[in-house]
Amino acid sequence: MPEPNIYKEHSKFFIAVDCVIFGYENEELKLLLYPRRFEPYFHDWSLMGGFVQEGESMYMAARRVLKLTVGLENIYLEQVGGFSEPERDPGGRVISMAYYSLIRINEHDKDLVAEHGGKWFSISKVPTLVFDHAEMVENALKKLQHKATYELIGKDLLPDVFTLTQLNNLYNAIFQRSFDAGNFRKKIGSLKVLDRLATKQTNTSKRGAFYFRFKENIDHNQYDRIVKF
Amino acid sequence: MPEPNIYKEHSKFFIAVDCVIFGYENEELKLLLYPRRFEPYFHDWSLMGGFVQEGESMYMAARRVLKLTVGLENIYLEQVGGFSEPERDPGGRVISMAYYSLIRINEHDKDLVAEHGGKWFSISKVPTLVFDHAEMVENALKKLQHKATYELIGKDLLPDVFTLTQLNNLYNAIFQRSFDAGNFRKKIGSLKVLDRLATKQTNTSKRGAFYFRFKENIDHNQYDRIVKF
DNA sequence: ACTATTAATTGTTAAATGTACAATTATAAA
DNA sequence: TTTATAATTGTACATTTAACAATTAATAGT
Repeated sequence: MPEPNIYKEHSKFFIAVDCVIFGYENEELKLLLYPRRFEPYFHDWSLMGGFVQEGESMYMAARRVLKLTVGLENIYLEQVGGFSEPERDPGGRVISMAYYSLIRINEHDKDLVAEHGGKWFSISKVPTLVFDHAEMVENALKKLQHKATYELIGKDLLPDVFTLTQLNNLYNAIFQRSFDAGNFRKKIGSLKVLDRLATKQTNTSKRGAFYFRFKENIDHNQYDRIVKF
Repeated sequence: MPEPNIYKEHSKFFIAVDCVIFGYENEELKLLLYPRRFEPYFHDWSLMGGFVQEGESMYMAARRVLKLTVGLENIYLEQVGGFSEPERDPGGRVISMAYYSLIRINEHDKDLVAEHGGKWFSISKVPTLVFDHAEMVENALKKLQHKATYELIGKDLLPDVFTLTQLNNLYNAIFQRSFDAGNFRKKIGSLKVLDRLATKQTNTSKRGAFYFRFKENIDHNQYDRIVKF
C-alpha cells in the first residue's frame, strides 16, 4: 500500500540562482559583480542573482537573470553547485544554485549593467563578496579550468575570429600561468578544430598573425587533454 | 536606499535530496536502489531520497537519509547536481539535489536495507528509474570516474587492507575497461600513497599477493593523473 | 631600398610518460 | 619434485611534454 500525501507535510524554501559571469578583456579573465541592492550587506559586492519562480527551472531562472543583467540570451551557462547552509543568508533561509556563464564583454549591454552599478573585476582582484559568493566564484573558476582542460574553449569568450596568440593569452588568463607559445600552438593545431583564415591581424606585430575561427559542427566530444592540469 | 522586503514575495519549493549510493563487490561497481514507496511510480526503482527540513542543509539532509537507509555515518558524500525541471516529478513541484556516496557493502546495515526493499544492482545492469534518476546516476558515475582519475580512490570502497589486484579490479569496474596489471601497479607505486604490509592474501593465488593500506595523513592534494580519461 | 626590429611561427632535443607484452617469481597443490 | 598460475618485474617502443633555439614575415625607421 503506498503511503499517501507525503509531500505536503514538508517545509518549503526560497530558491535563488546566483550567476558567476565571466568575460575576457585586455588579456585578463574578468568577473561581473554588482553592489547588493538590499539589506543585509546593502552595497557590498555580490554576484547577480534572482529567485526561482513558479513553473521555472533553475536553469531558466539563471537565463532570465542573465537576460535582465547583461542583455544576452543563448550564452554558455553551466551549473556550479548548490549552497544551502541554513545561515548562509542572514536575511532569510534561501537555498541558492550557482551558475557560471561565459560572455563576450564587448557584446553585452553596458548601459544595462551600468544601471545596476555592475562592475567588471579582474579574476585576480576580486573584492570581498557577500555570503558564500566567494566560494561560488572559486568553484566556478575550477569548473571553467576543467572545461578548458578537456575541450578547446574560446568560442564564448573571444570574438568570432582571433589569433592563436589571443587564444594562448586566454588560456594564460584562465589558468593564471604562462603556456609556451610554440607548444601551445602545436597542441591547438593537432586538435583540428580551428580553421585558419587568409586574413591577418596586423596591429600587434609587424609580421601579423593569422586569424582563426572555430569550425562549424565539430563534434564537441572530449578531445585528449589540451593542457596539463 | 535599499529595497525592502524582497524575500517574502517569492515562491517557495519543496527541496529533496536523492542519494546515488555506490558500493563494490565481486569485482563490480554496484548501486543501491529502492522500490518507490508512494504514488506516482509506486514500486518502481528509485534512488533513496528525502526532503530537506527546516534548519538543515542539503548535505545534512543527505547524511540523514544515508544514516536512515544504510545505517552509516561519516561516509564519503559529494554533491552531483541540482534537478529542477518543473515537471520532473508528476506528484508535485520538487527541486532535488543529487549526491553520491561511497560505502563498503559489507559494513552497511543489510537488515535496514532489506526493511525498505533495497537491492544492489551492478552498474552495468541498472533498471529503468523514476523521474530523472537515471541522469543523476549517470552524472554521479562521471563524477566518480573523474575523482578516480585524479586521486587514488579505494579507501571508501575497499576494506582497510587490499591487494593491488583488488584495486586494479576496482578501477576496471569504475571505468568499465581493463587496465593492464603491470602498468597499473607501477603507476600506483609511483604515487607513494600506499604502504605494503608484510602479510599476503593467499586464497586467490598460490604465490599470494601482498596486502596494501592507505598511508595515514597523506596530503590528499591532487596527484598527477592516475588513469588516462 | 636597405636594415633593424619583433611578434609569429616552426624546429630541435631530451626527458617523462604511456602502452603492450614478455619474462620471471613465489607458492600451493598434485 | 613437479606443475600450475596469479603476482610481479622487466623490456622495448611510441607518444607526449617541456624547454628553448632558430627562422620568418612583415613594418618602421633611416
